Amino acid sequence: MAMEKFNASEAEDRLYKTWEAAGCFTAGANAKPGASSYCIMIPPPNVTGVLHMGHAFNNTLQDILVRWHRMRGFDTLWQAGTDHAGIATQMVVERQLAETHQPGRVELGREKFLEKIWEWKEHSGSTIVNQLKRLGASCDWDRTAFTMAGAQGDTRVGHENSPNFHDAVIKVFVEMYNKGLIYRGKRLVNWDPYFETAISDLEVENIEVAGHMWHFKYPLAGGVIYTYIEKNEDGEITLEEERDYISIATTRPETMLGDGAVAVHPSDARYAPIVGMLCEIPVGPKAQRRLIPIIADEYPDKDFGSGAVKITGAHDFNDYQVAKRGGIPMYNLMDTKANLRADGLPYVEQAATAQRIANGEESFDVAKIAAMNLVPEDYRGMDRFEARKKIVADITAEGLAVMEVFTVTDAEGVESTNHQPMIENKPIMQPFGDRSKVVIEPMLTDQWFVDTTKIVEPALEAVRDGTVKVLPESEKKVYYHWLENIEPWCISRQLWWGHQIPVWFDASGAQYCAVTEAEAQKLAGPDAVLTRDPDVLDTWFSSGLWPIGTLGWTGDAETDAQNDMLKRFFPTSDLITGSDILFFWVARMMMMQLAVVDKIPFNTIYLHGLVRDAKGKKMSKSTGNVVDPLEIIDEFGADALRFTNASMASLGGVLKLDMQRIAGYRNFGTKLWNACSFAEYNEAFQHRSDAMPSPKLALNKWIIGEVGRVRVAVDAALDGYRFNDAASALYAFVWGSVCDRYLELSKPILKGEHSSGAASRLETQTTLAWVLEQSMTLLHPIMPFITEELWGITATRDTMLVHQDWPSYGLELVDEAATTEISWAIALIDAIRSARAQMNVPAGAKVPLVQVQNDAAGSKALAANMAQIRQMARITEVTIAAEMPKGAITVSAPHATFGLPLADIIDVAAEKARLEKNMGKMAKELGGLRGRLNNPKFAASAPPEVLAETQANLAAREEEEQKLSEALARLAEIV
RNA sequence: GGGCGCGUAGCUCAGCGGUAGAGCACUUCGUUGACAUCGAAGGGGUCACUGGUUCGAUCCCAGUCGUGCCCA
Repeated sequence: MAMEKFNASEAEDRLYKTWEAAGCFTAGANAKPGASSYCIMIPPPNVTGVLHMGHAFNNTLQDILVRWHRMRGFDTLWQAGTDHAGIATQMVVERQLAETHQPGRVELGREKFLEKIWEWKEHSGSTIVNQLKRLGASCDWDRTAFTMAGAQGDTRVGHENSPNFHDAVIKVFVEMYNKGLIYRGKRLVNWDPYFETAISDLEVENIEVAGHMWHFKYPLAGGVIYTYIEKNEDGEITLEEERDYISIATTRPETMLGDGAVAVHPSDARYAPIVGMLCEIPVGPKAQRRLIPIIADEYPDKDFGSGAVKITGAHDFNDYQVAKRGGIPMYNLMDTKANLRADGLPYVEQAATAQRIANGEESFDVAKIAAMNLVPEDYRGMDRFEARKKIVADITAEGLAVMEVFTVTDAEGVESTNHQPMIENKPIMQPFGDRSKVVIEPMLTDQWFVDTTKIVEPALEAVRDGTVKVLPESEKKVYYHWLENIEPWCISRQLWWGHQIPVWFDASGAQYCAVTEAEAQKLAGPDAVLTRDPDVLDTWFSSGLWPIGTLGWTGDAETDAQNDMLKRFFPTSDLITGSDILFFWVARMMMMQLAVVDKIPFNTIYLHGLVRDAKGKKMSKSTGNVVDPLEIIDEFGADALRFTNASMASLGGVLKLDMQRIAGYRNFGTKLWNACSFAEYNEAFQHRSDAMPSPKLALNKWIIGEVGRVRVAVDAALDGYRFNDAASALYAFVWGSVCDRYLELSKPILKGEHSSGAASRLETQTTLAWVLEQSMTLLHPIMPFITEELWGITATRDTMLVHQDWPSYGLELVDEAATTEISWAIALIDAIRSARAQMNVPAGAKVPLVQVQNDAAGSKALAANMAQIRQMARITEVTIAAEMPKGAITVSAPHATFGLPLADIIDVAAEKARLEKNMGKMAKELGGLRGRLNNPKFAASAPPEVLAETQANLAAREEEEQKLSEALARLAEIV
């Protein structure tokens, strides 16, 4: 009775529920007494997340490691959870409010809006968790942590067992603040005008877009005239003219209003005469145009544009540095939406103040400058790009744009010269928000920073000294490079969804950092009126604490000392994540854990690339090449997707997802299934035993040895995180060794056609069952569903496969004599099949075989495997002859020569061609081998085992060549 | 411009100092009681190029060309 077909979608759902209900994934499940612990923290997907191929790949690898360790009896925890994802979540909920015509965020106000988010989270926040289950992820879902757990308004739905993350985050902030590791300051940050918040430079995508470079004249103050001289490389003067202006090139004219200076390179002779003078910003009401200094700074590139750069410290990162160096005021021109400011005093007054500052008649500080609005009334409130157009038009109209001459030819062919503003079309790198997709504006704002230089060193040292391993090793360089050049980490976000910064200000602006408002009040004194900082912490600040936070760390020494989970699972074992978040997350976890608990967060970091489409293109909605892992699971089953992921996962490999490959691994699952069906049909599982069989037949001894080999190969591969090697070893073993060879060779025995009779049949049944059970076991971490299903239906068992003990046998199972015998038989079968096919012997035709020469081992192998050879090579009978019969074609096995007497059907030309082809191959190999052995230096320098191997090889090839030439000689006799 | 990586069979990729590998695709044959999501047999590669180190290089080193990613 054959088994029914495997119904993946039905079985996957059922099996997963069974595992979960039985608590198979609970921390410590299947742990042996006194076992070492093994822990992976899931890289928490965004609570807004939907499973994509990157998750599917990443979590497959984690699940393989986790299941493998669990089966080996480790005290295993795969920590589950999600990240609250500040911007993304706020965006999703805002969009939903808009779609359902509800009041928006601002209208609702902070508290009500947060309620809406918690509602949303309750309702939709578990999407990705449930999708991970379809993949087979064996996370401990009873420990689903959430990075906002415990924050105000927490409904505790979907993360009921999460430790209080909020308290831990706040505690860390306060501690770091008190240690002077966190400070507040006005700095230039990447500002997202859509979300109206600061974002990390890692959340900025620099994209090359078509841009323009405008050239404007900044007139010199007081009508000063100087001689402008340009020289070529040889020092010859190419241009000399009197100028009353300095020419500036810019891609962002709208920021001219905030210019604080014009900078030139100190070595630039062209401008040397005017450094230190003032020039006029050529925009705004003529009467109040500001004068700014011309300064010397290393930053300008003499060969770029005119060589003179306008310095707008508040709206450009390079200018910011120049302005800081030169004490140049940084005037902020824009509001939080990146429109030109409409607040503050009238332009006339502000410009006058600015002028006094530029003249050195009035002192200034950052706050005073920040409050000033230098946008003329005509431009106030304008969108930044509209303002750009207007400014360009205004300057051009006034004749202060640098003009270029060009020639036009009219309809009659008459040429005339004309003038137009000089605008270079050139590609520029423009920063975009990776979520909002709007142009990021560098903005001078008050933000909170982690002083990373103070905590970076231990994170670097841990990798440098090998305490933490990074795979692939090449990623270490990337890690070093980033951390060695680390910038202050801006941790404040102008959002509502997140951990609100635990700092209160009194009326004078003094800061009180404390875990609660009451404590802050205590610090400030009873009379102080406190206002809490409205900003929230960067999501990565909280996820930076993921390893300790998920395990319930509180920061209270006594409580933490009694925290069993923390003791068992921290530091964690492996971190598996995408290399794209090496800086975002991995490096920050390293810094934070070391700063907070002075321990590394994990021992090994395994990084992988992006999953791409079959052609290697990034998957993106706009390209339309996104592959949905759930659709793949629907079509091919989760196991096929998982096996594909494993086989793609070479260290540092590129991940190209090819549907044909997935289909191939689905077929592999079917192959295993059918092999079990065959075994079932042959009553193998009825004779199964938990003990390792001890058979007498070489065939059974041989396959047991192969099982030993593959177990060693799989463990070695997984131990080295070479998932692809584990997958291919198992594929080759199951399909090649078990199905193509062992099953075929066992058929005559199972049918009772073998000379050794019933005892052989029984031991073969037992061995077959054992081999397949080992296959299921070894495949389970990669293909958990189909293997668990087979495990369940082939026998009644004490434990599910998920908790089956991982085998520990190895190469001691290899029986050399049995291996030699079976290899010999296989070689003979292959040789006969090959000869038959090439001689066009009909596949169905049975032919006799003549043994011309054989040694003792070969004769034994032939006798012992006669039934198999006859069936698999389609042989009627084997006779012995002293000489090769006329018209027979030669077939060799190791140290043996056989003939297939095909006199009536032989095609002499075809046989000659076959033999000559083999001779050709042999000649090439012999040439190489003899060449090496004849080289005295080879014998002198090569290791002895290589020498011996080469000599043995030569002998074997020479024997083979001898047989071939004899065969050719005989063939010549026929003709 | 800087950094990192990659160029191996038609395609997708392993391998990495000692006789070139896999899967898919391709060709021919095959309804042999596990499996046509299959079986058998084949064809196909100066391992990008040029130098160097070595007894020996696809593998190590240098350079060139091509290509990808990250950061400016």
